[in-house]
Amino acid sequence: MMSTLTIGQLAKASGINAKMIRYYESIALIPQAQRSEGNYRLYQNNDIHRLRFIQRARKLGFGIEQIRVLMALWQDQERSSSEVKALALAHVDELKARIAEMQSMVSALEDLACKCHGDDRPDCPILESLTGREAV
Amino acid sequence: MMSTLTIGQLAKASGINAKMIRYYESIALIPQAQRSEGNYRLYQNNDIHRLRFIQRARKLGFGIEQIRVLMALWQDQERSSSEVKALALAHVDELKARIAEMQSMVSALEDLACKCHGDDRPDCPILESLTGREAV
DNA sequence: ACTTGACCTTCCTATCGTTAGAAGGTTTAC
DNA sequence: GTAAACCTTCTAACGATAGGAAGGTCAAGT
Repeated sequence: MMSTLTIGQLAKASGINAKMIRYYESIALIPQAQRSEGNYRLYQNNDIHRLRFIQRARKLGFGIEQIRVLMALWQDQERSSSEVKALALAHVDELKARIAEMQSMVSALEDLACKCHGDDRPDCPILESLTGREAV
Repeated sequence: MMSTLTIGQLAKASGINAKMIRYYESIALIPQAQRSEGNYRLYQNNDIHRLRFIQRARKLGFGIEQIRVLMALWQDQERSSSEVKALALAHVDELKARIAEMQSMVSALEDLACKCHGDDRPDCPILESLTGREAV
């Protein structure tokens, strides 16, 4: 079994492409990789897990700084599960706030679109509302 | 009545700050302003409406390129309301797709948080899930 | 041994909308 | 006459990702 991977192999194994792996290294989200004689980055199987962790957290909408904290907790044998739970729930709140904001945009637009007959005539309640005449 | 405004006066009147007005000019979202002898930008009351239009559209989540189209339609006396309505509804679809994506993140996180006892013990289903052990 | 092609390296640029700063010129008011 | 408030342009940052250019390295086939 060969336990060292090039960045391309790690990219395939982890599902995160090489550019992003270098980027994550540059912002110190992952440690600097060892180098081969030819200056290639060398990785272990270990690193696959680390990147998959990042990938799953990204898919859950965590930002890089939050992931930094999550990874520290992940590595920390002494952590309490309440710390992790609090972080997750705070993130849920953020997401919900953004969802509410976008939902109110949707409602406003659907209201307007409903009032717009949508034919060949030029008058349009949507534009009138944007204009601010408030003659809705 | 003085009908010319400096950029600061326009900013106050429109609610969009001076930096953003210059930016909008730089990307040709609004026309280049006339200049005074001292090279200051000069605006008319007219421009207040234009900026308010942009501001309302931004608040509805339209991107700059979409606003460009909306403003062209706004200026176009020949436009059909169906064009505007189609644009608005396409934007609604985009918003709904993003909402659905974020809602699924919320659901996943809430599921995990619910399974996490959130006490002082170190084992935590949230981190385990991120790790990918799938022992959920 | 030599070439080819796949892979790697660093560095630069762009995205989107907004904010911030620096360094300097103009206007207004006291 | 000077200070304060305002304006100018230029530069860069944010977060996460994508693309390219120019060049070095490795593995395979001939």
